[in-house]
Amino acid sequence: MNRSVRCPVAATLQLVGDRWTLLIVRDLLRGRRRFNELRESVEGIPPAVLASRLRALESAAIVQRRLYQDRPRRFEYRLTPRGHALGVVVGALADWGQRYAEADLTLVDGECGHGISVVYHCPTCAREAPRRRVRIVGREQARLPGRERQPTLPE
Amino acid sequence: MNRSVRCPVAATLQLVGDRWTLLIVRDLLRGRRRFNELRESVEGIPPAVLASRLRALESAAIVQRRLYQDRPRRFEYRLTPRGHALGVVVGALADWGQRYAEADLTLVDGECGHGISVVYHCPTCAREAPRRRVRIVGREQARLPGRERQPTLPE
DNA sequence: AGGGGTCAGTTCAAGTCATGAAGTTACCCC
DNA sequence: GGGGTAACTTCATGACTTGAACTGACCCCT
Repeated sequence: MNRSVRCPVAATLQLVGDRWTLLIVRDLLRGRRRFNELRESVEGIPPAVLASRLRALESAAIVQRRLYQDRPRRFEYRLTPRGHALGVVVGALADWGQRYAEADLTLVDGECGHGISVVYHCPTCAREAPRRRVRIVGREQARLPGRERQPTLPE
Repeated sequence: MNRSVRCPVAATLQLVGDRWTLLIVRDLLRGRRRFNELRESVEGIPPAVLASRLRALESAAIVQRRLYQDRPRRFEYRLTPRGHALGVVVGALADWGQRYAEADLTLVDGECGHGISVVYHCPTCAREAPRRRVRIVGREQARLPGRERQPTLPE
């Protein structure tokens, strides 16, 4: 069951690639939530599915379940740092959705108030990387500059 | 079935939020592909699922099916511009996967060869937007700068 | 003309998973 | 003791997925 997956896209989708998981992450990005809060905000999720997804996310160290009150016992769920890092995935989905599917909501920067998008970025060169230049290659091939590289030729 | 979804994340997931679809998109990002090529590169996908996903992607205008040879009839699949825009979603999944799941492959800029990441970007301010500042709000609330806004309070 | 191969799927039985309604446990307050 | 809330489970049904096998159109070779 746990055979390691070479492709980072496939590896990530194995953890969060189903109909509900990223909606749960979306709501947890806004802060800690209790079971029934998620049940209401993740529109239409059956409680059995919510429970099983939360447990899967917990064992993947994406969310953490915390007892926040004894007597009666009450629990809350929150993202780990690993889980917060999924924010960009959710953001990319939102960015696409606001452009290509009709949606009422939109991504903004809370400080300047402008609409924002999700892009590739090269931290070494400190600049945006155009989509067409991006490739997926073996780790040993990264960091070797030059354009003579053949692995994933674009269209 | 086609009730409109308000949240752009939910709207996007309704189209591509299953176990296989984004793997198909991942491989089509490298260029046009034939049915059996996808069958081999999308590891383990049953042909019935591939056929049904391709037809769903076609009717969502994400891929286009083209006859590229008569006698024998042969088809190829390629991304529409809409579909190419999903590249950033796949990139965000890859970025997370290369950091948090063990994977042998990594994202690079084909020109400078450096590893790249996926980030939020404010095109108006021409700068990167830190993850913590990003919110999802109603469209009418975008573009109004200022910090007095309450919709989605962070943790 | 017959045999073998490729491509692009389809068909089908079996199994797995999701769904929605209802129930459960533990506790509180009145 | 009656009612309410929170956090789940349980269960029967139905939908979807899976893997193996099959189909049909066409090619090339002998």
